Amino acid sequence: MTPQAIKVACSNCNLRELCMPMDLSVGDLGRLDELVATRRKIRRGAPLFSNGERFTALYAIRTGFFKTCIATEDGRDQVTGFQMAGEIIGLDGIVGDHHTCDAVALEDAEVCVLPFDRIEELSREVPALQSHVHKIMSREIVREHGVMLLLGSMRAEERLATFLLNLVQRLHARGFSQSELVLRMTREEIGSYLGLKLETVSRAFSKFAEEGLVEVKQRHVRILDTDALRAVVAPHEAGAALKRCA
Amino acid sequence: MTPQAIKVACSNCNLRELCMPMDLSVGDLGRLDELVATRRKIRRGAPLFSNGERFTALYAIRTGFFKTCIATEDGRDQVTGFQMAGEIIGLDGIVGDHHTCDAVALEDAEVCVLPFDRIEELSREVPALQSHVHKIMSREIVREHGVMLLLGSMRAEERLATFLLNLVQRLHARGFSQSELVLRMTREEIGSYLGLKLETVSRAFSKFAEEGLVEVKQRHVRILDTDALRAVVAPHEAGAALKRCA
DNA sequence: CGGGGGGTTGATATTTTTCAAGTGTAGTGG
DNA sequence: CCACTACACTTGAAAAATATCAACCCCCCG
Repeated sequence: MTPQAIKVACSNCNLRELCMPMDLSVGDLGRLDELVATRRKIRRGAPLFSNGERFTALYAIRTGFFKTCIATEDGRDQVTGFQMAGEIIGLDGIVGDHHTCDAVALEDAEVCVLPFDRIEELSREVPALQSHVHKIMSREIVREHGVMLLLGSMRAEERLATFLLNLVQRLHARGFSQSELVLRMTREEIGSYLGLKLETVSRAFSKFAEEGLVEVKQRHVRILDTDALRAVVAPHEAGAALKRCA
Repeated sequence: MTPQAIKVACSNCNLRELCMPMDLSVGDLGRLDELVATRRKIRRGAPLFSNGERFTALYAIRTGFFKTCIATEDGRDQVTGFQMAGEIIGLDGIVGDHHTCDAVALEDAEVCVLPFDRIEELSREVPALQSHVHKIMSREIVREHGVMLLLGSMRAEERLATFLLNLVQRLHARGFSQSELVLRMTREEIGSYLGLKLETVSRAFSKFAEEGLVEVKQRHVRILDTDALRAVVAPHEAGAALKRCA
C-alpha cells in the first residue's frame, strides 16, 4: 500500500455530522481537513492506546467498536465506556500528557488520528471548532454523570435496560435498527460497565426474555417491547407524574 | 455595597495556582483579570445554578463548599461531586447551553463568575489558557472515571475509605490538616455520592472507629491510621506487589 | 430547655455475588 | 466433514453484602 494512498478528508466524510461542527463556512470546512493526520486500522482485540502511553492525539472512530477501561494495581478493572463510529476517544489523556485508560477494539476498526496540538492550533483560528471541542468534552462529562446515576442508584435490571436502550438509540442514530442489535462485548464487559457480575447480567437478560421484553440469542438481541423496557428503568414515572399534577 | 467596590483580580489571588495556568508571562497574567466578571456570594443551602438554567459562565470557587447533583423525574437523585476552593464548577452546561445538574452550597460560599464566551475569546489569544481549559475538562473526565471504578467495583467500606482519603488529600493541598477534617455534607449526601444508603455509610464509619482507623464525632473526623485506610481500599496490594516481584 | 434534623444501631428482607456444574457455539485441525 | 476444544454463556443453590424498617440517641440551635 502506498503511503497516503487515500486522501484523508473530513470535508467529504459521511460521518462529519457526527464528529464535526455543523455550522461551518465552506472555507473553514476545508481547513478541517488539516486536522486529520492519518488513519489507523486496529484489529479486534488490539489496543488503540494504553494506560501510561504518551498522549498525542484524539481519535475519531470511522468504523468499528471500542471499549475503554481502567485497571488498578490491585487487579480491579472497570469498563468506562463503549464507543462507536463518529465518537471521539482519548480525552482522558489531555490533563496529564499520558493516557490513563486502555482503549481496545472489540471488532476490527479504523480511526482518524487527530494530533492534539493541531486541534489546539486550529481551534484558536476557527471558533466553531473551538466551541465544538468544548462541547465534546462537556458531553462526555454529562454522559459520565448519567453513568454515575446508573451505578449509584439503579438495580441490576434497571441498569441493563438503560444500557440496552442507550445502545440501540445510538445505533439507530447511525442508521441501524431501533429494535435489533448485535452486542460487540461479552457479558463480563457489560457487567464491568454496569457494576455487575457477568452472571447477574445473564440472569437479567433471561428475565427480560422470559417476560417477553427482548429476544436474546447469544449476542443477538431483539427488543420486542421498548416501552416495557423503559418502564423497567422508571417504574414510578406514572406515579410521579400523577403526583406532580395533583 | 457599591457595585464593583472590590477590585476583582486573578493576578493577585492566592488561589491562582489552583485554578489558573502556572506558566504565564506577566502580560498574559494581566489579561486573565479580564476573565472574572464579578464575584457572587451564595448562602448555605442555596443553589449556584440549577438543572435547566441557561448556561452562561463557569465558576471558580473562592471559598466554601459545594455539591453537584442530578435528579430524574422519577425521584432518583445522585450527588455527582463535592467541590471546594480553587475548583471549577459548571462544565456540564457547555454542551447543551443549559445546566444539567444542580450546584448547591453546603456552606456559605463565594465564587468568581467566568463568563464562558469571554473564556473562549481569551483562550483563542492565550494558548496557555486554552490548554488550561482543556486540562480542567480532561481532569474532570478522569476524576469521573475514578468514581465509576469506585461505584462499579468497590464494596461499602472501600468506597468510604477512598472518599475520606480523597477529601483529606484535597484539603491538605489547600493547607489544612492531613488527618483532621470537618465534613460539610450529611451521611445521606455521602451515601448518594458513594451509591450507598445513609445507614450503610454510618455503619462503615462505626466500623472504622471500632478498628481504630478514625475517630468520628458527628461531622468531625480524625484519621488515626492513614496506611490502614489505604489498605482498606487496596487489600491485595501487598500480594499483588509480591507477585510482580516473583 | 425543648424541638427537630441528623446520626446510630439492631433485626429483618432483599439483592447481588459466589461457587459450581453444565450447555451451547464458533472456530480448528485431523 | 466432523469431532474437538476453548470460550462464552446459562442456571441453580448457598453465602455475603447491602437495603429496609424501626427505634432510639444526640446534639445543636433557637
